[in-house]
Amino acid sequence: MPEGHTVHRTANHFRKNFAGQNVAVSSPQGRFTDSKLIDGSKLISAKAVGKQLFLHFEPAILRIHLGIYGKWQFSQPAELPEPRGAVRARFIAAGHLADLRGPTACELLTDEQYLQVLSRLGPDPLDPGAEMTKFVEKVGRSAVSIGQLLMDQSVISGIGNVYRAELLFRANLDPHTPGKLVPREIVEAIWRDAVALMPLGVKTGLMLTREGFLKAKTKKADRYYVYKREGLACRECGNLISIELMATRKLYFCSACQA
DNA sequence: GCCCTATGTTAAA
DNA sequence: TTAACCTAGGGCT
Repeated sequence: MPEGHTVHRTANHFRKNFAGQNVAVSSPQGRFTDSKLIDGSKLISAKAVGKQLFLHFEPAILRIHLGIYGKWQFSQPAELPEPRGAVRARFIAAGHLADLRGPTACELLTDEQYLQVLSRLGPDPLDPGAEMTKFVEKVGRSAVSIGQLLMDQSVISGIGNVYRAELLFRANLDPHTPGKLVPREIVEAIWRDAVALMPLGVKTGLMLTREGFLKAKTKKADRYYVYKREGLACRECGNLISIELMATRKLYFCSACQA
């Protein structure tokens, strides 16, 4: 379930339940061989930037990226269960267990490598210190469509296919518009909208993007304006929601509201 | 139980 | 542009 909000939730969980403690780290599946290098060491801090999770252990920094399959399973078992399935990495501290399956990346970084990864990431709307202007200026210089730019982690980090579709709908903006042709105030409005919406995702674990449904535990089918609603009537104008491929990813939009 | 799909990214062609 | 990664949930039979 990986867009930025999920990763920030995970960072919060590690910060609360694992940070400051010595953590047993293993790789039941065996593919994370470097687990030995941090096994039993102290977790200094946990931090999310966009969709990347960084666990700062004393000897090295662990970078985890869930990709499209990766999943976390957190629990507080009375007795330690046998790993089920392919558990890439297992973390244990003070009664808390975290099992990681199917990540794209689970690797140790030096400080230098860590900074290099960070340098390739655009501002994260969930980072209170993020600089909106970096996002606005990159979009303003680019001939690439705004739909693709929102998915480019070096332009803005943490946005995925769901937030992209919903943010563009909420901005009444055609996803095909080249970045440089989107009025600056609209680009700024998209940023501010992400800053407003994504913390709700961190809080609830759900991507809540519809006015009036921001608090309610809405059924999944009702939750979105356009995402996965192709062929259904637009909630605002009744026009049928469109779907097309944009750079290998499915793009959902209302061709009337987002003209 | 089987088939399809997925909130993603990278490397090779 | 395409393939690979490689897990789980949902819809269907």
